[in-house]
Amino acid sequence: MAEPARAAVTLADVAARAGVSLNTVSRALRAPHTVRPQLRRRIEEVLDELNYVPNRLAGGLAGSQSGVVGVILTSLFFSEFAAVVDTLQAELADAGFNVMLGNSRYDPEEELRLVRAMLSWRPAAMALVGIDRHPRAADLLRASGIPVIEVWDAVGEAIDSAVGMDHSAIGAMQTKHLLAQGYRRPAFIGCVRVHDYRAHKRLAGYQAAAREAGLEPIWMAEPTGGHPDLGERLALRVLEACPEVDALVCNSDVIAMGALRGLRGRVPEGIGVIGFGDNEAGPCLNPSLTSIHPPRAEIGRRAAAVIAARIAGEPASHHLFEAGLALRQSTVRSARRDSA
Amino acid sequence: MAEPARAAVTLADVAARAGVSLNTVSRALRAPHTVRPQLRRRIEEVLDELNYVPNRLAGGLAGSQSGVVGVILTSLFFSEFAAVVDTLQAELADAGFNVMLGNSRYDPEEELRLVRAMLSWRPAAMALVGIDRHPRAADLLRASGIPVIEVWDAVGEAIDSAVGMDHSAIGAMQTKHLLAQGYRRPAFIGCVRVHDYRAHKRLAGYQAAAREAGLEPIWMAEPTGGHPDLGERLALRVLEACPEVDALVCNSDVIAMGALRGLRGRVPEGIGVIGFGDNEAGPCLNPSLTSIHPPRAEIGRRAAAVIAARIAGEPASHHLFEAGLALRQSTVRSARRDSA
DNA sequence: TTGAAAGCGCTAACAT
DNA sequence: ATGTTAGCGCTTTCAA
Repeated sequence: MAEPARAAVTLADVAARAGVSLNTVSRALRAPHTVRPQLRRRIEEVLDELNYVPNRLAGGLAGSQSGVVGVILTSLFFSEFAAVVDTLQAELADAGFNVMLGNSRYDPEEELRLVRAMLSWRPAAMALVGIDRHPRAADLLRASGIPVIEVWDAVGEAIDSAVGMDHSAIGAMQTKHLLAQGYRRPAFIGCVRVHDYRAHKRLAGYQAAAREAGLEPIWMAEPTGGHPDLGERLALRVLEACPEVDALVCNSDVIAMGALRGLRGRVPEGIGVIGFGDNEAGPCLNPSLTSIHPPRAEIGRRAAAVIAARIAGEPASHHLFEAGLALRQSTVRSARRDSA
Repeated sequence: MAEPARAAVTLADVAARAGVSLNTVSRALRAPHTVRPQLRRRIEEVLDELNYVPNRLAGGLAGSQSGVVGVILTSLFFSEFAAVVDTLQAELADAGFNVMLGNSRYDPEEELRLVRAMLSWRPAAMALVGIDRHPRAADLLRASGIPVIEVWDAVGEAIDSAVGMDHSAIGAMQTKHLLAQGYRRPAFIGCVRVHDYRAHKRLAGYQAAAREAGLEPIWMAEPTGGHPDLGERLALRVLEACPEVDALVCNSDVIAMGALRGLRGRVPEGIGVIGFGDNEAGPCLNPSLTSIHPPRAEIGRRAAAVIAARIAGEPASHHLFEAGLALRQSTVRSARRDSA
């Protein structure tokens, strides 16, 4: 310990000092109107004077009301769904919940560990990114009996409730946009991690859309390194390997940025590029980057609402959000780029 | 509740089923070597069969060992220090701690609320972004007796330990770099929130460096809206108001991106632009963006190490990290931009 | 090596 | 409106 760890002030201390019973103090805290105003004031004085900080371990244990919501992500920051979690956390905080955060780093085993760890805090609910997971983790979550909200991807077998998008539709949407813009041979590039099921679905969406258009899918993906450098490398490699390719479906804006850099001067006239995520840098690139815009704040807000509803006893629900197209220069052939 | 909320399995249930006493099970869990192997195996079977999930509320209450580390940020995602928190959280998780996360949104009152909320979970330690805070929050933290690690900004009066950078030195570094590159009249632009003390320090660093160079500081800042659009607007406004300005110290890369967009064709020959944060998009902009590179992973790692050390009883410590210069095209006059 | 008993600090009946 | 009494599920002595 840092300090001699002065014993924390307890309700009993406050009660003694205020000359009332322990649970009068407790009620003054949780249901102020049930305590005579004068007494309440006195108690509040002592509370303040003694710098009382409640012990929620004790409170939660006694009251079976932990007030924690566990949130498990597959990657923490710089990730596609960061802003979802931002909104989610803000809304939950406003509703009086504390968020306990975990990062599985796209590892199902780690996810299982995290689920165990979080459940041991007896959370009021759990939110997890993605809908495909370790069966053992799913079992544990189901068995816990608490509301489980799966976020970001809403297509699959939800444990309880889901709020998200159809990622395969997104891959198809990217592809179809390129074709509609007059490009003939789109290829898919990106970092597709083994357990990034959303990325797999977007790739599958690309493949389906390509086949539907009578094209043999062409894709080049690596399981690690979602940085612009990878985008640049993959873009150049795929074009070298398949010179007929004239458009790139990128699994993320970061990948697309790198592609744009590697293909400088050839986009959008020669080659079309579309990303996913609508990164804030997109409009500042040259050419600016066409992307898929996920309604992050809406998803986060809805997820928080569903969590609140489920905790309040309402039934499980499913919410599918549409992603939008952020149309910019990188997929518009006629568009003159800004003279840079 | 979602389900009839089947009562959770307790240690007593496991003990009964295994035909041993409650606390033998407890020891089998926490100190396996103190239980006869055969018995242990039997207990582990039952543990598994019953799908036992420990109750850390009870464990923490009884053992005064909560295993939680509270982390308070001033903004959650898309923020300069996101990767710091990423590393911090990963390292703490490896050390067996659960991270409870809060976001003060640059509001000291909210921060105070969060500090209270987190302390009520009796965390083993607290980490907070920044070193300047609500005096009442500082008092509470000090009074809690637990290790308190302040992260990202290491200049100021730390409550306990600090791991971060000198943000005023960063502002000066940005300014001096521009002057060294031959620009004569740098101005500062950016989003500077009322309670973003790091931003204020960087601005002060700019001002000091300008004065030191015999220049009257010129700056234009707004308290909200850290997006490229603001950067573009401020860049154009400051150049209109002060035509002698030939370089921009930007408070963030996102602001700088917008400036680059607004000033297309004039950077770097006419105007130099430097950002802060070394955003991954920087190298993909045209011209690519010179920035200040904060050693995020190192800071996060060190912060985690200090937390562990403090919990283990080692004394408080202070760690100042140097930021690096990520030199790119936007501040190199002679550099030919890529023909775009 | 195992078991029994006493709390941890609080909430939730129930009495008063 | 306030006080009393039992626990919540676990860890931690202490005894056996």
